[in-house]
Amino acid sequence: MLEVSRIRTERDVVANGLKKRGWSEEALKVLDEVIVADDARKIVQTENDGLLSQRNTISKEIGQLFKSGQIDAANEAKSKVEVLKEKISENEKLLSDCISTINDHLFTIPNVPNFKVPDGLTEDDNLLVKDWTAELPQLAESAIPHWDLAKKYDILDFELGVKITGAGFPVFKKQGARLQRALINFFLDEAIAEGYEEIVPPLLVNAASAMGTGSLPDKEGQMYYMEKDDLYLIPTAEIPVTNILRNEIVKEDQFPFKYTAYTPCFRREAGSYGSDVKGLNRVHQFDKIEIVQVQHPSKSHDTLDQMVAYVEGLLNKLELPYRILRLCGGDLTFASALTYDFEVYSAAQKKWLEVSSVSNFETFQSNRLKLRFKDENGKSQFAHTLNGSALALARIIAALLENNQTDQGIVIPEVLRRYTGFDMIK
RNA sequence: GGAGAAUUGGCCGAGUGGCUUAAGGCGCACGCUUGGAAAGCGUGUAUACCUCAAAAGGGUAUCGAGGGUUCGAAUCCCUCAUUCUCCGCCA
Repeated sequence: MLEVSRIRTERDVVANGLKKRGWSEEALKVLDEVIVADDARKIVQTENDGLLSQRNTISKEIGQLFKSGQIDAANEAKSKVEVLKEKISENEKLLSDCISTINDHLFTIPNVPNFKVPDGLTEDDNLLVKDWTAELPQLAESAIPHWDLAKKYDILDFELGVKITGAGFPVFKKQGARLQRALINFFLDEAIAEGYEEIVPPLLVNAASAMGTGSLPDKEGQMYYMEKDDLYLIPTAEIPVTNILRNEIVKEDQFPFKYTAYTPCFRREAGSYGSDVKGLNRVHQFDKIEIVQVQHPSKSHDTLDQMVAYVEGLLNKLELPYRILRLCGGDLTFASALTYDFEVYSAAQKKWLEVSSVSNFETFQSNRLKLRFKDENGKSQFAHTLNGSALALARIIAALLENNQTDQGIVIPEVLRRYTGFDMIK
């Protein structure tokens, strides 16, 4: 979330940023409400700290008086404190009201978009920063979408998933299962070679962790929730991995922290429907390799560019047609300051599928996480957090199956063959 | 799942209601000392917020978390979390 101090000192920057996200002047009033509530908080706190100080002083005196046997004077002092205590408890109620007002407001305010974020409110306004200029795959007349290929080669079974669990939980089989495992290993090995530290995190997280990344309260309805244990199934490894550094003050020379993790991801996808959900295009459970970095604020945007280049390299190695979009203000997720989406062309569906989203959250997450570092002046500052999918499997598989289909079978990209152990799905 | 014990600063550890402004040690930083190092000596060494134009200074809170009792809580009470030991179950 945003810092109150930033809303105070850079109100115009914040306001203009929120306008980029489609906020009206009316909605922007919440910024002033935050400041008003914070002003009130300071007044109450200043007064209350004074009262607490008085109470502490008198209490010490009472101790002395009792020790020296001046019982009457001690009792008199006690009654003085009684009065103070009443005011203190009133003030504390006021103080906690102010703080919850401030927080309630702050939770509704998304991150301020970076200056590079293009104007616009819909996905049509996203900036195409890199288009696919080569020819798109030309498939034979007989080409079919991946859900039909799944049946033809018996590598992926949607109905079986329905039987075992429900819609959106596909079952991978035979060469399909091995392709899945090959991709996981390939992506992890690539990330490790790039200097990322491999993590195997918990797949269930507590509310504090989900709050830390901004997943709560924003995405409450999109996460599976275990009521009995008060835990959430992760929609992305971003949550457990970024929370490694929650409540930490790191040393400047430790930057950058680079983590990678393979995890299944669980998403309720409430409200999704239509042709977008067909096959592997949108499922409740999918596998993803995530990369996470924690970086010094002055370097985080270079880091973002590096992460984008890294993801691009993966798609090149897989020989998939892709394009890169810089998301516009309206399409940016709640916590992000700048996001690049990667889309892969799935030739039989003739569709671009989102396979990666690489974002810089600047201090939005670290403020919630209390993830700080000491700068050269010895002052605490919030670090910048970044993450990206590298990559999300389900849609990569959809594109691979469709684009690489031939009369002889589905061709496995060169780089994956040492992982799959076969070069063709037949 | 049941029973018991525990949780104090970066780490170890003392602390059963006021003499704690959390002892002492280790570590770390700086200084003195030294030809150089070690040892020794000295000084400093948490976080957040409030106050202050800023710095200095002052104030408040935090001893696993949250409540409570009390004039006053690391210390007493309640709830929860975590760790350890034993029992049960188990891949």
